[in-house]
Amino acid sequence: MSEFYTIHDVAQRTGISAYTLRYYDKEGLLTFVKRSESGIRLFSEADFEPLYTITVLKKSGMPIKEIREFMKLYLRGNETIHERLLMFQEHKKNLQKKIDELNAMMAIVDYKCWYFEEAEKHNDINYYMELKEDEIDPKIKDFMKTVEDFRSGKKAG
Amino acid sequence: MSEFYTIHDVAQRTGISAYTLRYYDKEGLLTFVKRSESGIRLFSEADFEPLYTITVLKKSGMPIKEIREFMKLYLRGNETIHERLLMFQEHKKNLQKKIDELNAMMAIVDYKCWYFEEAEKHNDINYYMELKEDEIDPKIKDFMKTVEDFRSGKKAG
DNA sequence: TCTTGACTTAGAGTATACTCCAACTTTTAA
DNA sequence: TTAAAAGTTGGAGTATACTCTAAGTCAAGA
Repeated sequence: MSEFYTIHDVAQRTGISAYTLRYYDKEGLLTFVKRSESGIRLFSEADFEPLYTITVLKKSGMPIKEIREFMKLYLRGNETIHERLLMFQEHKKNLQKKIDELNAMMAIVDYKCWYFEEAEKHNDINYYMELKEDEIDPKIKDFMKTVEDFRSGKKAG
Repeated sequence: MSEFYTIHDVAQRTGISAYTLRYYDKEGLLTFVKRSESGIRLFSEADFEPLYTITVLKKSGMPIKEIREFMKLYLRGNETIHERLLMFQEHKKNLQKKIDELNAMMAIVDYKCWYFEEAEKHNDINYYMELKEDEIDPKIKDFMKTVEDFRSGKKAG
């Protein structure tokens, strides 16, 4: 009963393939993993925490190069706490921006779903063109304005 | 004063580079764009709507191959309203999943920011180890449990 | 007419993140 | 002991989405 995990143990437990783990190592993300005398990776209990942190950074969109910079700081221990805090605060800002953008996209996708339902009722993708100005749903007018802003080169909307 | 836009007009207005627009065309996304007799792309006023829709699908994470399928349906007009509705509903589901995941990651990144602040105060990245069990903040225990679930191969958490 | 600049295409190059293979070594179990 | 299983590395291959270059065509003004 070894106190270490092999790369396949870790792969099976975490769902990260052994190929990917080796790739991460090659890219300098797994510098905390010990090796046996013959060079075999020995993952310890404690290694799962930084590995989990890597998956969180990964899933939240941080590129591998940046994760590597974080892992360099991690290795240096207490002297880099402040730098790591700053890195995470910066990452948090970026992540919030991304979430905000996706929520904005969701609003449009949601509108499109509604619109296709209306169009289906009328059996005409341009049914609103037959309507009088004041009969057109404001949602449609808003969308048309957004497209118009897009055409005229305005960022917002 | 032509009633058409050149590829560079469109590039400048939309912020999508001419290279990218040509790439999208090559990939079958811009089948709605007319051509002059000599083969020059003639973007019309009306083309900005499907182009905007492409950017929304793109920004919300739909791969180009899928956007192409949508554009094929778009070209066929009224007969594909229902299919397009189904496509958007499916995409909406995927997008919601992605937003949910990012929000979950945000919670962890947020915790990490808090933890680094605490660690900075104590000048020790493992300060909680010095504390008695009941002095450790529940947030830390929750995080440790999440890492433990990760190590033991449990999906959730 | 001719030059300049914008347009076209095919195809090569870049970046990111894997994913896999070949060749070899180490570990494990009959 | 020895064969299979599992580990290692370097490097090639894949997929996605651009990004750019080369070679050529087209359009508009001096």
